[in-house]
Amino acid sequence: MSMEETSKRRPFFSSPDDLFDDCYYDEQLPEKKRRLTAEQVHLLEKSFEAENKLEPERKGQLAKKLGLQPRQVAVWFQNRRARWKTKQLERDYDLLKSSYDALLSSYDSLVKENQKLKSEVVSLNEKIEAKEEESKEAKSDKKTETHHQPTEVTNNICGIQLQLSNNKTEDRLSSGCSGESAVVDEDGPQRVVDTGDSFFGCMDPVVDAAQSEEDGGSDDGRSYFSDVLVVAPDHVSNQQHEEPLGWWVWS
DNA sequence: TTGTGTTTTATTGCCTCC
DNA sequence: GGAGGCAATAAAACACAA
Repeated sequence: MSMEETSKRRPFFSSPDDLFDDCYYDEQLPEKKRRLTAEQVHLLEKSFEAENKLEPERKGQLAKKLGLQPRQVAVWFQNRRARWKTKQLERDYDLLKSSYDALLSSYDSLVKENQKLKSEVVSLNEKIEAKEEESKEAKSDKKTETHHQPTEVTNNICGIQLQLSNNKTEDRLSSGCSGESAVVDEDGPQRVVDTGDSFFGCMDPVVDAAQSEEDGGSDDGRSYFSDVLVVAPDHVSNQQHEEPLGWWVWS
């Protein structure tokens, strides 16, 4: 090892023995900061590893052993604790960061899953709307047909209504309230007109309501649609709010 | 060689504990 | 009130690229 290398490694203390030489400090301008030797640092590190706090007794022993002022040993421990704390903070940060990254990754996959489910809901709602449209058209056709040639069912319903109001149930029910009936001939067409556009306009409101309840599970899809809307996104829920106008009123 | 960033040693001021 | 710890900071020593 050359002198240059030695001076590079230990610029201030040439050997441990020099540490105890008072002349050394005089020659080396003691007012200047001096770096500790590798041996000194090694011993201090070992001591720090064993216990990072320094009791007065140990401080004195170490100082004597290393040829340093007790104050220097105390300062070294103080600075060493500060460095350890910084490193510990870095370790904690890394740990926290990796934990955060894992959580973020998990969150991202949840967001993607959520988006996928949302698009599925949109797709299903579109299908429902299409079905609803079909159903509407089918009813429209049925209505047109009823206008021109009232079905037997229509006549029966209207007939029952009239029978109830006139207390003449027996003969009417058995005869079936056919298109030949004088009652139907007189009132049937009028009722259809009087009720405006409603196909069930001549029905009792109570029956109507009950019918609506039962129709909940019918194949026109209304009940299903309502059920879906309960959990549907906002833009679909708005449809629910507006839907009845388009559904129940013949346009 | 020099400028610049980093590391190490040391000081200061404040706080807590006994 | 003195001792010791800590945070902030200064300053010297060191490393290194240009």
